[in-house]
Amino acid sequence: MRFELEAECPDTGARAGRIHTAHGVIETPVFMPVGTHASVKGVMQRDLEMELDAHVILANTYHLFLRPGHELIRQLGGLHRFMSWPRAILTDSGGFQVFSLSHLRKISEEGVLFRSHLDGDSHLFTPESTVEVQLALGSDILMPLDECLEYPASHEGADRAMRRTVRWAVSAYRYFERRLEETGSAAALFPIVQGSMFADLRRDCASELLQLNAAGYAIGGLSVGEPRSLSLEMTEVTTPLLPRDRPRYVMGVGMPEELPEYVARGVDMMDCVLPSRNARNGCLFTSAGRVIIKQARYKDDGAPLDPNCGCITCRTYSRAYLRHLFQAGEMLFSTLATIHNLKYYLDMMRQMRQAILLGRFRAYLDNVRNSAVESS
RNA sequence: GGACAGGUGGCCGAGCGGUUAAUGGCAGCAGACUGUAAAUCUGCCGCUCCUUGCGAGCUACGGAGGUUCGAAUCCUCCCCUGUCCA
Repeated sequence: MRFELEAECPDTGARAGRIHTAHGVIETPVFMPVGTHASVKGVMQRDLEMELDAHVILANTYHLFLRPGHELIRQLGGLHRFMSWPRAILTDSGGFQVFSLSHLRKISEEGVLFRSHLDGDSHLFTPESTVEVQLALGSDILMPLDECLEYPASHEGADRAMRRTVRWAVSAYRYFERRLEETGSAAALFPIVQGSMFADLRRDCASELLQLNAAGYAIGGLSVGEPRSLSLEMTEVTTPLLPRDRPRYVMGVGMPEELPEYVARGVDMMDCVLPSRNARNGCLFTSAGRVIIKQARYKDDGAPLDPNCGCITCRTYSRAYLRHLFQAGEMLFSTLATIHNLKYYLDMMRQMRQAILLGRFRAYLDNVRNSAVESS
């Protein structure tokens, strides 16, 4: 994997670049749709590629390990082949499940003992085993097992968790490098900066992880219930410490209006469940703000969801029809809504990338900030 | 004509003497969702009023009477619906 930095905004931290992977080029800044179970819910790979032009999607180690099993996927030629997705895949390690399934796991120095949410079976995830699972999947960008802490956390607790995350990252990275030599794979592993909402811990963590000289770095442990301003603050503290010539990935963010803020702070990659999950729940993001499609006001609204959007949903269907599909519980709604929301996110990222390349990101940022103030 | 069964808030459907303006579900209305245990979850959902409070008043379980301190719940008559028999 190779990162090519194409342009930097002179006034903000924003950058444009290209990540070269074995499964194509990822133009950054990039938003990565989440496809936990080897599927972006409701959207066919064909549409992900042709309609949305997503360059990279996420999948999840914990979930695919449990079902259908990484050995099965390995045997069937890897995840790309298994799910018929020719472009890049980033796999999360299961670190987020340490947070989201906290009642089903026990952490030790060795790793995380999960009790499967499917059948109750116990499975120990170690730094090495999670790398091995991700290699079996054939992921392009792997994430090391980390401890994603809940909010709020004490400084002491956050420090302890962060130190452990660093030790795990070192173990994972060593194992990863050894296996790369054996397999000749072109994959990358991005260590994850933790430290909860404490700037000093974030800094300590970053400086520890820099010693690994990894191909890219992630900022994790955000979007766990903290105020949004804190997530941005922690990002702002961390990105300047990360190598300029490597991609930076903030995990699990964010709301549409926050994406430019992360980019302005030097973030190249983001992923979030919001556009897809909210779509299924009837919350659509548009250039005029949120549309809660089930509201009675859209009952006889013959206009497109977002007149400024070129997605197939907006080109083809009315708000009234979308509302009807939602109310009727039709599965087509999820597909149309998810395509729209993802298109909205991806278009926004493409606009930012263009703005950066053209040296106009500052103006872009001022513009979105102003319209956010107006609409609030 | 006869025998059963039944009529409950927009709909379905519990309740069968008293914390019942009435369990549930659906529909309706509104909100949430951030490295996905989510096509999920939460709130409101008879009317009116205000000092918006586990507030006050009113109207409600087919209709009319009755029994009772108290009735959606028990009794009588009537109306209506379904099934079966003639």
